[in-house]
Amino acid sequence: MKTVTQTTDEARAVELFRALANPVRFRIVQSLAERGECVVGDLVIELPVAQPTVSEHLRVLREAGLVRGSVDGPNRCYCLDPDALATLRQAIERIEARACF
Amino acid sequence: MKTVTQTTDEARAVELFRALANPVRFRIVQSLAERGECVVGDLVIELPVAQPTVSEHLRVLREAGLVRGSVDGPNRCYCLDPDALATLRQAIERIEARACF
DNA sequence: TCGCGGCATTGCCTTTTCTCGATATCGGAA
DNA sequence: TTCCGATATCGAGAAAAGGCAATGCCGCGA
Repeated sequence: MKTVTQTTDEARAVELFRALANPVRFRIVQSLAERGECVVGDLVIELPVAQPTVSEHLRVLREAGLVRGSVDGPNRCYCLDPDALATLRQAIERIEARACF
Repeated sequence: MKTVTQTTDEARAVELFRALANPVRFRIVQSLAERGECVVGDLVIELPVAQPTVSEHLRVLREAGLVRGSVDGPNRCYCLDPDALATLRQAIERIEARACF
């Protein structure tokens, strides 16, 4: 994809939108919102995809900064990053504000 | 991509996130927010991609319901759909609310 | 230290997305 | 009607994303 001139904020916003632009990742985020936090195994049970797939989606969410993972013995515990959600919401609010309907 | 069990609202939210998960489309939305509305040619001049590419991105945005196009003589005039933006914002707000930080 | 449970990585394949040249369409001016 | 400017659509190639089996890694209990 050809590079589009954009600010860091724009690139950051697009990255966050990308992270949520997938049904499985969106459900992971929703689960984490409801549970507060949970280990990978819980998500694998809940979702209709294989474990490596869940792990891969968690990697995408992690690199986008939407979730954080911590080591808990043999398990990995994931939770949402409130700052990332706020950044995302503000990106939309800025567009709504400029559009001044 | 394997189908993931989800509500209509979830699918709708993912669809909207998808529409904004691309640098070119994000800039189109920003431009429309600033200008209020504009014709395709203005976007083609402003963006570093070819005319068919801009047209294609507009189609994606249109099918996602984020923008609306009207015929203006030989031109097509596009503008944002405020309802879609509100839907998007509310999707994030619901997640933030459930996460109750 | 051996084995096992819990996740991450790798390798490979399939599907989707992105892009653009070429071409079709369409309204309006001549 | 004929041409032209403005967009949409088509077709194809390249790149990225998504999925999973196999495998690697790691911490912990036996």
